[in-house]
Amino acid sequence: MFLERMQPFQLKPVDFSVLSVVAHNPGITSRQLCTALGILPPNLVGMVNALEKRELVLRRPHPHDGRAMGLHLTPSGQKLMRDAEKTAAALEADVASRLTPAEQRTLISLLKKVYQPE
Amino acid sequence: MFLERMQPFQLKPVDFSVLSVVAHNPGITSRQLCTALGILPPNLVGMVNALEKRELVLRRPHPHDGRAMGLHLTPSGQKLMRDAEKTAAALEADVASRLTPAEQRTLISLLKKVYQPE
DNA sequence: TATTGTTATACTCTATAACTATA
DNA sequence: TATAGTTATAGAGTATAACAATA
Repeated sequence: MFLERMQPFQLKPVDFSVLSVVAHNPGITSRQLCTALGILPPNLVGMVNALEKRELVLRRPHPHDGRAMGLHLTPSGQKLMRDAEKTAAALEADVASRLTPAEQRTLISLLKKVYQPE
Repeated sequence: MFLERMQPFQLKPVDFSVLSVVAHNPGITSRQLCTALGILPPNLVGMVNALEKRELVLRRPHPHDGRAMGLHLTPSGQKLMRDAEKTAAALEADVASRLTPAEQRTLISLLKKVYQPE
């Protein structure tokens, strides 16, 4: 369902995540982004390159660290993400509405109870 | 957790699934196995080759269809799967025991209610 | 003509080693 | 010396096309 709803934006899940984290953390470095998303640095390079080619993000030199690059959304990237995040929120609301608020709380509580990694 | 518990048997999840389906459906053809597991035929070949090299499964000509091969577990494959399935059942019981039977029923019911693919 | 098993192949995802430039 | 970003590369996982043997 997420794939379908993101098709108008031509965003894969990982692209959405990258753009969303950058949108809410402008100037974040590649390293920090990798840590936040559980992506390895070599695998992020190509994604950012592609998003940069689409003029959705841009790399700017980091103000305090000459080695690092700060990531930012372009104006068109910001516009795209406003719409994409609205769509994602609508999807979540659609799915959540299948349960009453009480059921939602029960489900989350039971899932937390079963999910205890050893 | 499944990966860890299957390590003594050197079985990846897909290997466990293949061996389990063959164990309970001796003589099943590659096509049927692919349909059952959602695997594409070209991608099953290598898995069965590897399991055959480990002498866990064997391909025998199909009795009624000269094109097809019937898949069977070897004696050592049967022994391995008896232990592996016991281990898998124990894991499932361990996780299930984190909820009371009533909670288990509630969780399954709520999950069924949210999971309605569009 | 259609199907089974197979080969070859390509594309994606993920992972590690090593380089460069800065710290 | 350690770290950030990058390159090259290797290994899984997954997908399609095409072929030989058989139906």
